[in-house]
Amino acid sequence: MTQRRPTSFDIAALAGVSQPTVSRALSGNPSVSAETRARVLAAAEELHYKVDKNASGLRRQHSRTLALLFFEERSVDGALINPFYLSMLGPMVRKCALCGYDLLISFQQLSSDWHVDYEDSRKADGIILLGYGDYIEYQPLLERLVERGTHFVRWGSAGEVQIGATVSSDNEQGGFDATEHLLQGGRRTIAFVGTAQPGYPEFLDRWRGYCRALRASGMEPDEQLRADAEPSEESGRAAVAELLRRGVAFDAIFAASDVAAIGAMHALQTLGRAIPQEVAIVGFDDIPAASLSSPPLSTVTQDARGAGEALVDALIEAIEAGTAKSRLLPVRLTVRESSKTP
Amino acid sequence: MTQRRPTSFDIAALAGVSQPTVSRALSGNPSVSAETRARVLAAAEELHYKVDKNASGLRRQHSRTLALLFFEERSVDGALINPFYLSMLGPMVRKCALCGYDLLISFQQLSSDWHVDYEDSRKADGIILLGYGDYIEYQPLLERLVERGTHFVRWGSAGEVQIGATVSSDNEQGGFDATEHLLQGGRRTIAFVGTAQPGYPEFLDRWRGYCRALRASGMEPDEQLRADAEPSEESGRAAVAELLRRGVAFDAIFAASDVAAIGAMHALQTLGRAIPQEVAIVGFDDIPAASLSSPPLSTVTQDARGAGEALVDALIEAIEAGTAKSRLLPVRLTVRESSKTP
DNA sequence: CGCCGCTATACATACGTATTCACCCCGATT
DNA sequence: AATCGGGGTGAATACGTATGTATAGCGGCG
Repeated sequence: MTQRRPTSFDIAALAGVSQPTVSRALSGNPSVSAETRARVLAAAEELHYKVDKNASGLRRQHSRTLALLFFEERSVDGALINPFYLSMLGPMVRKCALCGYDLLISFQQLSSDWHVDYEDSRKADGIILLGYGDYIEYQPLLERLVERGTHFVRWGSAGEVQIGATVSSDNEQGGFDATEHLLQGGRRTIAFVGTAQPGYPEFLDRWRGYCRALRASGMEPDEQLRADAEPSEESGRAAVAELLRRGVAFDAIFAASDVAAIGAMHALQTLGRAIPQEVAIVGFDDIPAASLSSPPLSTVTQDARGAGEALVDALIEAIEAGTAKSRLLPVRLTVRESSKTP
Repeated sequence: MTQRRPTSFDIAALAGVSQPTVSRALSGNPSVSAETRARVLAAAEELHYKVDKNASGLRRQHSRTLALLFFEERSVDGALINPFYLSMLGPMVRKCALCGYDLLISFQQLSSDWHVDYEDSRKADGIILLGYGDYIEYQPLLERLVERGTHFVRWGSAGEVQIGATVSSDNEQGGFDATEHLLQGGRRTIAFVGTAQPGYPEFLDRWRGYCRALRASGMEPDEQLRADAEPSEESGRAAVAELLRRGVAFDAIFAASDVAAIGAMHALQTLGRAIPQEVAIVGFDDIPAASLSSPPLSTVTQDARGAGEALVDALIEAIEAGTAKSRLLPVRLTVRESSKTP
């Protein structure tokens, strides 16, 4: 067990070449002859040799590692990372591996300038920023990142802060599609559950799509039909209660988040309103619970795989090309029972 | 932007000391006087200096990084990482940060001996293995890990394979608690939904706890009341169908996983069986959807935070002390509507 | 026949840190 | 008074790799 780990010199000795040749052979340098390369590869295989990433990184001045940073100030105990981020995790890791990068993971919470540590200390070549919504309060942080030349990409609505490359779902189109689907099902008074306030920029885009769909059908959005709700079950319930309190009639709900939609659904069911017969519901996100609810929830599905891969792509582009463009990902309407036409 | 990153020599020059002194001051070496240390710290702060982890790791021969490895051969597209693992993620990251380690994340899928790369290439000092269930097929892999002196810890039932330190929930006790709760609610014919076959060792422990609770009440488990089900909604539905086909009467179900429990619930509701009046249900895992189902699902809650921290603790212990003991974590019964006494 | 150009390899070195050893200064001991 | 000891610091070095530069072999051309 005390046996020393093999180095490129050991491989060189075994293959009968010099250390630099080993390095070149393993990194695919074309100036190494095929025969020599084969000998080196065989020797490396035999000794279970793996390039020491510390030494390699030191020499090359980069780590071929990406850092993933969650901003989640809302969830103190941390159990509640946005499930959509979690579903991007797998695709991100795979994409990284495919591109020859590793993925380091972290939270913005412990120390206030934790985020810069990764690139400053060369642990990572760039950072993926994942935060639910409001980047406005983080703007100074982003500026510091730019100032230091740190490569980064972020997820979310590009609308608010124009700094760095952004990857996001086409929330506006999703809102449009969901609303149009309800309209095509014959619904005429469609409530919007979800705040249009800053802090949730995605929600604002979804609201805009909702408005556009209404207008495309010759209707005007009615402020009375909009009930504020954060992405939580209770908030969805409360929004329904608020709508009822106002006394406005509605035959459909478009909720800007699935959890609020499920809360709204529960509130309606408690009151004996049939779903989808009396009220049709469409959510947004397609969380796992959406297909498990009864009735199963229609929703706007975000492309988690595409999102994860796009983030990694964009960051690698930023690192290797120096700059990256933002990306807008298409969403897909998933129709289930909760919005079926009566 | 082209400015070179500061090195310990720059700090040394600014603080009027030598480079070794900078290194000592920053690593808390007591042989540096308090006054010198303060000067060095101030200089480091001023230049935004951060220790280069590549160089540091190269010199010290370790990386202070832990690798997290998911084994998920079942989910080909990867969107479906066990949600419980995902909920451990936050706590693990935080615990790592607290202990001065970083966390690297990966999947076992791409290349068959990917796993060993991390320690072989010094990217990580140890590995956390996360796989749903069956380690038997991975036994050769674990042996290779031991053989090479790689430090690792794994999550799951320690029962099957006795190799390396294991962290797991007390599944047997959870099964006991859930069953006892149903018995105390006056239920007498309690079905078990979830396979007791190898491949899901956790399920086997939950089954054992179920049996122990029955026997403690003077009853004997009835094989007719056990329906195989994997952790999936369809599988839960199918299990109920199977029970009905057999014609056995039951007034409660203990499901070894929440998703199967929700599937069973849906199947019963479709048939018009009232929950919990006619059939009480308890699941296992406490996934987010459990509290969102209607009625909300009673379940056995696993301690995600404790689990994540225990895994990190155990691995660091293995790395720094050379060996680590296994840990068994308590579970907690969470009673919701689905198992209320009529 | 000598020189040129090309290919394949070896030699030398730098990356930034942590550590071993030597050193110096100063107060205390013999 | 000379030496000893220890706290604090500096000089030198090694970690393992990647790369710029030099060198050996070798065929072709004038």
